[in-house]
Amino acid sequence: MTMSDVARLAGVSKMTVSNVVNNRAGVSEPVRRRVMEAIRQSGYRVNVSARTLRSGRTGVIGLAVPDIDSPYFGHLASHVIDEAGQRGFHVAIEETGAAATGEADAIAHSRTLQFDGLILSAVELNRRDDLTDADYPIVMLGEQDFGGRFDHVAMPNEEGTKAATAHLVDQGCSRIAIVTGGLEGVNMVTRRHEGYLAALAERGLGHDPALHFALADMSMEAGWDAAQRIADRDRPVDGVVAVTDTVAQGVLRGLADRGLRVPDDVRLIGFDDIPGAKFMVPSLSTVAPDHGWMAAKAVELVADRIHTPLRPAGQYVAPFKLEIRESTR
Amino acid sequence: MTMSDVARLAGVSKMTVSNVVNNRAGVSEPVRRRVMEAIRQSGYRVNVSARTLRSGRTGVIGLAVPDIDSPYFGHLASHVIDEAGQRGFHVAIEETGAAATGEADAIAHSRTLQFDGLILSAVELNRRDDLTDADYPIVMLGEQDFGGRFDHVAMPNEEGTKAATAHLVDQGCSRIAIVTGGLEGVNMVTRRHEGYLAALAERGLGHDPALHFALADMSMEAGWDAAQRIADRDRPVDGVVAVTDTVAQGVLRGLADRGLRVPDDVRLIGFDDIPGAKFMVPSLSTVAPDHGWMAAKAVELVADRIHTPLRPAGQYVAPFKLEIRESTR
DNA sequence: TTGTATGCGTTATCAG
DNA sequence: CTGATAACGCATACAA
Repeated sequence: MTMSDVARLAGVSKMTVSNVVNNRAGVSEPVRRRVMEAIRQSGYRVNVSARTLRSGRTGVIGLAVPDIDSPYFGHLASHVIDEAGQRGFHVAIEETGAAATGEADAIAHSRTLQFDGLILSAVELNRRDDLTDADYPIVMLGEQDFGGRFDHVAMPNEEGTKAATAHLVDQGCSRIAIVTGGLEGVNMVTRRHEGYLAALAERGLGHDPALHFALADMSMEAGWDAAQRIADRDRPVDGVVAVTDTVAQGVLRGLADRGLRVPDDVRLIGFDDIPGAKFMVPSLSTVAPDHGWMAAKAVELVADRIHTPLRPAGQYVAPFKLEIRESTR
Repeated sequence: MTMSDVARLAGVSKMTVSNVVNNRAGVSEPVRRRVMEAIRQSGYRVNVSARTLRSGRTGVIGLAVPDIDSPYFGHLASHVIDEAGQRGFHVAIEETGAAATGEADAIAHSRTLQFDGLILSAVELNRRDDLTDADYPIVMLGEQDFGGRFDHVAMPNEEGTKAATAHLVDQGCSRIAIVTGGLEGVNMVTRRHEGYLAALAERGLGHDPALHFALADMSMEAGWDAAQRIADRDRPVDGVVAVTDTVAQGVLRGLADRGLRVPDDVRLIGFDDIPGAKFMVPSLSTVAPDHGWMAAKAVELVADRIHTPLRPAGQYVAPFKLEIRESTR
């Protein structure tokens, strides 16, 4: 069922059908009706591939995340789909598996599949990697630092973690652990660690490297494991800053398994404000970045760059607020 | 940068380039090397739209879910992406918003965007709806009943809920509430309710309609709300079957807010085994369907139907097991 | 206001 | 084993 078929059915040329389909001016009302009727009867649909081949645009933007099977990225993806939809874009989601190769592949795929642009939530790729695709509309979302080469919508990593840590101090905590990843490079983990250190310094508390608990990955399992190590310590900890809410959920469970009560024995604060945070027992205090704002900004930036390829890269940081809940009361 | 350019660079015809790109037999080794080198130098990529226009296949399958911002569908989507990737398909995710219109739109979109097939996790569309697209490869995933018109990979709704309810009885519960949706039609809610009734009957317990707590939607908020109504009752409840783990999480939190202890005062069991279930406090007992199996089956069915359009529709039910955790100990 | 010719980049077919 | 040619379905430019 092609435009030609519809044209024959309506007794017009296929160009007229094209004009009707694309709502172009210059078609008389009676002809338009006849064509619409022919379309309805025949069940005709435009062939997007043919249109794309001609126009060079697919109307699809890619969204590459480490893992949609995680509340945070699921939540973010949901916002991105919304925003993109409002601008007439479809979203294709790609999983990178939190690996630099997966992230590089996502860029290659995105071009191969001819997405109009890509929103990449990179956690491994960084400025040292050889990214030669800076001409293609890519927006970096999240944590990594690319030295200003790409549009970048960042999380309030330092500011947020600093506020979280300061909050723990203000609640009376003095031996505050941080549960996070390794400290190489410039990324989410190190940025958040900086915020932690800054708050301790500002509040006049010393910093004890033994209170840095490293994770194998950003999972609940890893958080649980860190909680075991925390509970094993001789000198108790009275506050924990978890690098994400997902990790915090594992910590919460791990502490419960060791009979440590939150917040009575240990106060705990996370980062992200995932949907489940306020339903945990106890409910989880957390740094709540404005996910809707991030998604909107990212989509706006890709859309904008598709239209204006040479605009200089923009750097943005999402606003946040501290959600104080039971885990730090 | 097109095939013709590469062909000129390599001193061959574009057909030969096509043959190399598609790993087709019948290209001599020296020519193949020359072409590969030309591709490398020029940074050529195939134009997927052109290929699609010619071949009629996009290599993309759509996955329509109510909401990826939910642990269950995020988890499922992750599995589907994996499985599809292994078969050389890309996945485009669409959100339906748990509405019949959204679900119908997803089908239309899927065809317009020329996906090779669609996996539709329908929660509202049902057999009475006018679905004229049965010729296009659609696999229904989940709950709704379509009277055998589509390939269907179902959850073990009745069997699972029956086992869950029986387990509560075996743990000594006698006044068991069910927290779920309204009881119209044949869908996840009613199927699971049937399982609940079947277990009560089998165990010789009466059924009290007052113990049916209806939800506005399948959210944690709604679960929390149901828990308030449960706590408000004069005659206490000693067991709760929640229609999903997400709802159960809300119930758990709602009971905690009312000072009811799980499992001491009330035992609670969910459905789905979302990633967070075993990290809740207390950890959540649940019906654990084999998500990997479901995803694999669904992808297999679409792939198969793309190849064999006229095969009769198949009906499958996912295997499950009961995960017994603290909430029902 | 409507129609005709042409080409987008690829692949199927068939000839060399 | 390699190449020429003709589609795939649509939209641009221009003619009528």
